[in-house]
Amino acid sequence: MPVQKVNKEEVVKEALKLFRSRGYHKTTMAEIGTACGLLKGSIYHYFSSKEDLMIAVLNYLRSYYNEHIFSIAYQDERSPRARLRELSGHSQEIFVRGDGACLMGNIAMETIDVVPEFHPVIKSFFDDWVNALNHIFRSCYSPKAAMFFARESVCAIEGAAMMMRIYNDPEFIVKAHQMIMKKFENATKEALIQQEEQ
Amino acid sequence: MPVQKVNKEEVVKEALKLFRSRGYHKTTMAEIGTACGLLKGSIYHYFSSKEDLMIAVLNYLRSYYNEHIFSIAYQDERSPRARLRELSGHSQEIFVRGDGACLMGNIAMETIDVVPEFHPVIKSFFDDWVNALNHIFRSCYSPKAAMFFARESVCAIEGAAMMMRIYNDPEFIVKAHQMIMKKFENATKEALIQQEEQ
Amino acid sequence: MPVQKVNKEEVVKEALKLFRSRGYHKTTMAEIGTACGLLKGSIYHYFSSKEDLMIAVLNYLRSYYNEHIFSIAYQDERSPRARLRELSGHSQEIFVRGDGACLMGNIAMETIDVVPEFHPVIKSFFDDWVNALNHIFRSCYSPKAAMFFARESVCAIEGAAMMMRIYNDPEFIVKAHQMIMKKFENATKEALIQQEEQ
Amino acid sequence: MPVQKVNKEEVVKEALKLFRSRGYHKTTMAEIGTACGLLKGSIYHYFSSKEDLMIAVLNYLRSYYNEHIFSIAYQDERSPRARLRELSGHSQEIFVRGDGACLMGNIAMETIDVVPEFHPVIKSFFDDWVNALNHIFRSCYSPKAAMFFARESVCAIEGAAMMMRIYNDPEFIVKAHQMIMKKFENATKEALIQQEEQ
DNA sequence: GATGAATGAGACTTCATTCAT
DNA sequence: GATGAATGAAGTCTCATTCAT
Repeated sequence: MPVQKVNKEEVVKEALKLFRSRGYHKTTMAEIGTACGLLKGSIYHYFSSKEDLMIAVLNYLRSYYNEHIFSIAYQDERSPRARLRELSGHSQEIFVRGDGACLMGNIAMETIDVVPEFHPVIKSFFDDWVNALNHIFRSCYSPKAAMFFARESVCAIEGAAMMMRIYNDPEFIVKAHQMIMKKFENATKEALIQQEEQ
Repeated sequence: MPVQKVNKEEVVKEALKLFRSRGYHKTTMAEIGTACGLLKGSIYHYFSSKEDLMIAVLNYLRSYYNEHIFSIAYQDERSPRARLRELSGHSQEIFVRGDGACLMGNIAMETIDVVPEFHPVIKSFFDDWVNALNHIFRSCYSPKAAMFFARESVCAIEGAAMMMRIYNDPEFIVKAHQMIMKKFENATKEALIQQEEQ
Repeated sequence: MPVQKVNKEEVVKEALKLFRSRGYHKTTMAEIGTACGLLKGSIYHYFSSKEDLMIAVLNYLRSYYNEHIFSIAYQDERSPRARLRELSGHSQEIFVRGDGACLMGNIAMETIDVVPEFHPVIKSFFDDWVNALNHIFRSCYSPKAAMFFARESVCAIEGAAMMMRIYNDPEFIVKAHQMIMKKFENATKEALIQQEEQ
Repeated sequence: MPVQKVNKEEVVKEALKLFRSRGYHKTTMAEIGTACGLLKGSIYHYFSSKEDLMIAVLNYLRSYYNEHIFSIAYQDERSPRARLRELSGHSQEIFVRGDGACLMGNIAMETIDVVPEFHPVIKSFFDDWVNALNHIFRSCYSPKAAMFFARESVCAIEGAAMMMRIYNDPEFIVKAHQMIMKKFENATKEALIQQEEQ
């Protein structure tokens, strides 16, 4: 029966959902199989191991974010404010929609000391994120301050994602994004004033 | 050999360490046993199940924080600033020392959809934390703003704890605490100015 | 090695033997596995739990009896006496051959207060048995008497099965069946006489 | 704390109840301990092992029956009928009251191939029972027939005990005893007639 | 490409038993 | 006499993984 039922990306997407809500260790290959309409053994046609699959999931997520979200930061023809606004909007939506879970953050916490193989991908993802924000923030911050604020923003969102899950309240995510936006706008104003004064 | 080798609290403490660094699912009863100098089966003399043990660990942590950290917030004879400073100091130290992990946050993320029994304890812990900060912040914020800032602070710290782990860099935690402290001091100053103006 | 080594029915049959001679609790999944040429874990490919397997065994036995033994009672074209004789013959043979054990009775006694899930299947089996005898006995007994005698017969055989095991003497089973046969023949004669007298 | 909390017989009695309803393997030393107000380890002051305890239970039951029930059969100054009636009455009551379980029969079935140590006691118990009935039945049966009827009676009662448990209906036990009584009375009448005829 | 049977390591848990106190 | 801490063997069950078909 050589008909192909699924492709790699479908498996990755189903696995993503499961890993996000059930965690890495609690998600079984059988569950992933079922979600794809496959038997667990069949997943090994696409991925050599559960770890391998998880890395694919992590990379998929990283690519997705880079293409669809972080890339916004580099559209230098648009105003920094507009870029941040759009980026925030997407980010917010994804966090709230996605079962309120940040797979990267969760998997990081669950596996960092236990499956070191995941570490580089996770780190790269957060690098990309911080760099994207940093790129925007440089428009009105000093390089040092921009990097500082970029990191702080990621912390705020990740912390909010956690609290959202614990309190089952998306407001956390919304407010974290609002806070970043407002802070940036204030900084922009101040930068303008300073420029004028000069 | 029937002489007592450990007591409940020792088991809890060893388990805490392991759960913190290896996560709930990857920590085995055998590992916990070994860490205590017991056989895995012997732990069941103290706790009826792994879940039961984890709940004890979570409660231990909650009690510890309430007694030693959050209680500082309620020492109303001291200035709010002094209280926040001390609370921050302890918090920072614990986060940095403790393998850089916040067990509550990690376990929350790993088990929230998968072991609902842990949820109430975790929630209570964060309630306690938010309430403690809220109590301090009320000295210079409106009730609504105080609560908002309390929540934001917890988010910031938890997010920083995550980033610290990913980047293996305690600076995240330090800066998160600094940020909270500075923000609070600014707010205090403003509140004073407003009072004078009246 | 992934080629099929056994099928569900073979597992059931091996398990039946073991449960019969060692009882439910003393029979381990490892023993059942070994008897089938499988590892203990592999049985879970076919049955979700030991209980599930036992229920399959019980149902298998019930089906077997219904198809091969109790069905004889309903061959209404044959004389009641012939049917009872054949049914008795089979019953006797099975009880004597089968390690001298009646799995249904044994499991009933061992698990009735402890694994209530088995109860319905066991009850159904005895219902089927009593009904089969009842159907034959109606030819020469009043409905009430037929049911009474049917129950009494099952009691007699089950009691005999127990004694056979305790005394390691198949004679108990043989005599129990003889007793039933003789009683039935007497009743038939009396019924004939009564008919003639009318 | 050298005060004695229980004595051997109390342990035996509590164990009897538990073994009767939960079976040998499913009854744990901890349960027996709890039922006596002891800890499981303390039972080993009285009995060297679970097996040892069970044998004590079995012997206790045998003694009890011999003293209080079977002994009735040998009160030769009373009429056989009166003796059988009283014996039946006691037997019935015990079976119906005692959770509808015959410990001897149940344990026999559960352990006969698995704990051979119990076998002799169980056999002796049934010997005693059969002999008691046999002693009464000799008054109107030939030696051979008396023994036959004695065995048949025990089978009938044990089978009824099983069915009572399965159907949760004490009527089985009642009717089994009635049947024996009636059969005996008929035989007595016939014996009298034969004697007169001679 | 997909199946499903099988593996084997290892997880949690139970429990009879021992023994210093 | 009783405790309770500890043992260790064994039990049920899970699951990632393999592989012939």
